[in-house]
Amino acid sequence: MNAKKAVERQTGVALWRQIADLIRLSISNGDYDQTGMVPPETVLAGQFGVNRHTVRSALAALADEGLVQAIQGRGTMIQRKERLSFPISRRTRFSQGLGDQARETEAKLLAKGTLPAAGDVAKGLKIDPGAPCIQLDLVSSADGRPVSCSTSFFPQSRFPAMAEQFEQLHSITKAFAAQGLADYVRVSTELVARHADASELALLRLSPGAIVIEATAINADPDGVPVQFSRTRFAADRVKLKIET
Amino acid sequence: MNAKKAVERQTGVALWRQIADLIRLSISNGDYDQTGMVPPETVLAGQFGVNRHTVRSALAALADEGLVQAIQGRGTMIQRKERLSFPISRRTRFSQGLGDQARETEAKLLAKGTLPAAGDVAKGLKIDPGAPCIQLDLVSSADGRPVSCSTSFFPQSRFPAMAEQFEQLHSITKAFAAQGLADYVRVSTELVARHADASELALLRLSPGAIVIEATAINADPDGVPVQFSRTRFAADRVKLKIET
DNA sequence: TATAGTTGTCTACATTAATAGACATTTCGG
DNA sequence: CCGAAATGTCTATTAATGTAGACAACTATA
Repeated sequence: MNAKKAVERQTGVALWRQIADLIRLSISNGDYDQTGMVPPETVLAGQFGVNRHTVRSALAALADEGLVQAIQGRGTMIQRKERLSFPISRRTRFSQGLGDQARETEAKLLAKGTLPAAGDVAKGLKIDPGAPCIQLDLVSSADGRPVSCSTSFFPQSRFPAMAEQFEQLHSITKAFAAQGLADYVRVSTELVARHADASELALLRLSPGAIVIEATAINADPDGVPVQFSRTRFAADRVKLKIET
Repeated sequence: MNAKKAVERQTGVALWRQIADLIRLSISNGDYDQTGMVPPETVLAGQFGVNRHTVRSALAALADEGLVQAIQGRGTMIQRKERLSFPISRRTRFSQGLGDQARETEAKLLAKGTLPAAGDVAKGLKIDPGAPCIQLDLVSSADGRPVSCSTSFFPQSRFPAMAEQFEQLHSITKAFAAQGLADYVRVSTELVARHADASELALLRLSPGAIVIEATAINADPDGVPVQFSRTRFAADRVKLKIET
């Protein structure tokens, strides 16, 4: 692994942020597992070729995320290093997939509504543009940390009580079951990565400049009829997507 | 699509870069397809709540990427908007997957070498740590634009001529075939998104601050024996990963 | 209890990013 | 041909980022 650490100037991304990203990556790679600590500020400053104060800004940002904690005289300890591994397969479900990686998972309803299907939604669900859809906006968390936020669309004609069922059952799988759909599979997933926008920063409690992975997915019933069109944004520094074929 | 455009200050990411990223996203989303032009600078400045000069910096960065071109008196024209859709399935291969999206694809060998397998490589290939591996570093391009750079490891005992075969055939699939492996399948893919490091910026000709999607994958022969461990970094703003299950 | 090694804090200054305004230049339509 | 609308260029100012150095405060260990 060469992966030479280097930062670039005049890029529109502050040095301290680039360095914070690189240190975060090193932590999640386990580079510092032997000591459980980040190297001393002076050493990091030397590695990156910047002033110690710049490194301190980077570490302050990571401390702010709760990833590290500095102790005067001792060093900067690593508090947390996990990335949740999130499986994507034909049977993708949020909570089951995480398994024992988190003690507690939660899906919180942010908004619900009924609206005519826009072009991409109608195409994904194979319904007429303008046909009524139920939209659910969720934030999913593991052990109290937001992992993803999603917007899902369901054809109203087939699942008229989707919003109400979800509110009671707190699970899309169960809400489907309550409306007579015992099983469903993932038929399509498209992934894109980009910087988080303001609403995502707030929902996922990200530090600004963070990256999200946007997964646009379609679930269908066993006969192949689409039942859900969703757009899920994952906090990129908290997850690893594991594709199972 | 609400996707409210908003930028944040004091985040370590310059406003002009955040705005450039948002405009790039709008372009690839087709938001400006009606006119084929980006909205006027004054309009964008109003939407984002920044000074016109800041918008100009963002547009200059996009012009530098060749994405737009400003013409005095007329406006800023969109030059290019595509994202390549890159399939990931059990039969993932680079050039076939792109199909007719690009007229020409190329895989260029950057470096080759033999080295003992590090921990993660050995684990992925199911060989003893320290056993000799052949490493190939590639950059793959479509129509002359770099799309991904990758580092692959192959067990030397089974594919001793991997590097030489690739140099002749310019294809990993063909190099496998030349060494008696007619078919192979993808058994594992893990995805992570992060900021590009300096070497990736150079290899992929990205503008600094850009995002890469890192796919760590294992290919195996029909009997399930791993034959290739690879880490591919995609230029996130040029690709969409389409997962086929 | 020294002492080396570490983080914390402070001051000063240079560079980059962003704002503000004015005006020139070019294009296009009435 | 004029004027509206758009980009191009310039100056000036403020805020954020990065560098540099010095020293205080704390921790662990010899």
